[in-house]
Amino acid sequence: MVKPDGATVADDGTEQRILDAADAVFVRRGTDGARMQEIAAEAGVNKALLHYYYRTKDGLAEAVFRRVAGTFMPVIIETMASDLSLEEKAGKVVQHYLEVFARRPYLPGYVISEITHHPGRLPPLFAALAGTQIKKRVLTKLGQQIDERVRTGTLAPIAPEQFLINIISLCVFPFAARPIIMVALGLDAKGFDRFIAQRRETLPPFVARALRP
Amino acid sequence: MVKPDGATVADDGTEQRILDAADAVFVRRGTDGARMQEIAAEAGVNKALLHYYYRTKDGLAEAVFRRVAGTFMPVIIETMASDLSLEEKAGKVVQHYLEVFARRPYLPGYVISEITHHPGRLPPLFAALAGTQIKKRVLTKLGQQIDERVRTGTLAPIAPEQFLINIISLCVFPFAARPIIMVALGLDAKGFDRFIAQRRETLPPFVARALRP
DNA sequence: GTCTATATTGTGATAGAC
DNA sequence: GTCTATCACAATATAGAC
Repeated sequence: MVKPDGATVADDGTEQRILDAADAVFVRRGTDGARMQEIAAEAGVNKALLHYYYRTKDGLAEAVFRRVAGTFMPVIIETMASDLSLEEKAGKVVQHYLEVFARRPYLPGYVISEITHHPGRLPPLFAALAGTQIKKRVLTKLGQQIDERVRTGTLAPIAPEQFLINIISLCVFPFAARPIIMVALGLDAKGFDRFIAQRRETLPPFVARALRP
Repeated sequence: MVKPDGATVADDGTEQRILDAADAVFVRRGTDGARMQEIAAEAGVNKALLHYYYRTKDGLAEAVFRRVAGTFMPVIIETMASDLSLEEKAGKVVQHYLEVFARRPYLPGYVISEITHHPGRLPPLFAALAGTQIKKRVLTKLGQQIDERVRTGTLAPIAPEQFLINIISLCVFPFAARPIIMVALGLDAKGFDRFIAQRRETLPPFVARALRP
């Protein structure tokens, strides 16, 4: 397309298509295992174009990581800092994460791989996400709720950090370990989906029981 | 050293030193991010010697993965198939895994990265581990214990697979997510250790409460 | 903006001396 | 068994035409 002043503009979102392709390839191969050639092929463009838009492989990798992290970090923060009850928070996180990861089961494995082998990506991510006061917002809120409930005798005492990580662990880990779980339990893809569907039902009451005094 | 018949033998365990070095490098860089040169340097030998003992990078990577997996797979299998009570099993797994991973916190991240990006390593591992009947041994035993306890009204019903994965999730995930947890909660290495120490105390009762009817 | 062609470096792997 | 030297190719990145 040619604008009135003569400048050219991409008809379709080439930059976007490249990012989507990079997302797919980085997630399934890992950042270090991914090849720029494979990303170019998946996007239907030439290798050189990847560098035109993102300069380096690392730049592309960072763009992908930020976008991926942005799809699930805010949800847990907002949910945990909300006014919902502890049980409702657990239920909401379970429902949301199991739904999201059921569509993209390799996402947790990719994220863990990335933070383990490229931890340098984390500080800029958290800086861009909202400063480090998220921590205080979430833990303070959870701490208040816990204190109140313990005082009224409706909750077994638990540190806010432990509550938070317990919920996330129960939701995320099964996907991160999906390949080994499938082999160990003899499941195919459909069988794993059933395992997750069952989890959606059993996890909220499991947590609720653990919270009782 | 020269044996009576004239043949030479390594004084020290060179092959072992290489495997230890490969372990360290693969775990911190990931299999694809690791470089043979770095492994050689860490072992204090030449690159060529790596190929002499393990032929290819992939061969070395597989040897490392098998050894690593062998350090924690058997424990969970034997514990879960034992005659301990469900609560005792949870307690034993918590104690063992938190102890092992406290020493090598990057191990879970490495294993998840490896199974996500190189799932082909799993079938041979399980074949060498004891056939696939481990699955039956563990799940059958757990199923019997659960049925018995539900019948006597001392346990909230739960599928054996869910029980198993819940315990493992709560123990392993915090280490796999260690880098992000440290940034999110503002912890240094010492602070993370305290977080894990607290976990050692709070996890067994957390699980025990969740199991109550 | 998008392509082809190429520069340049990195990296797994082997040959061969000792 | 261990080393030095080197091969062969893969992979990121850039130059320059269109």
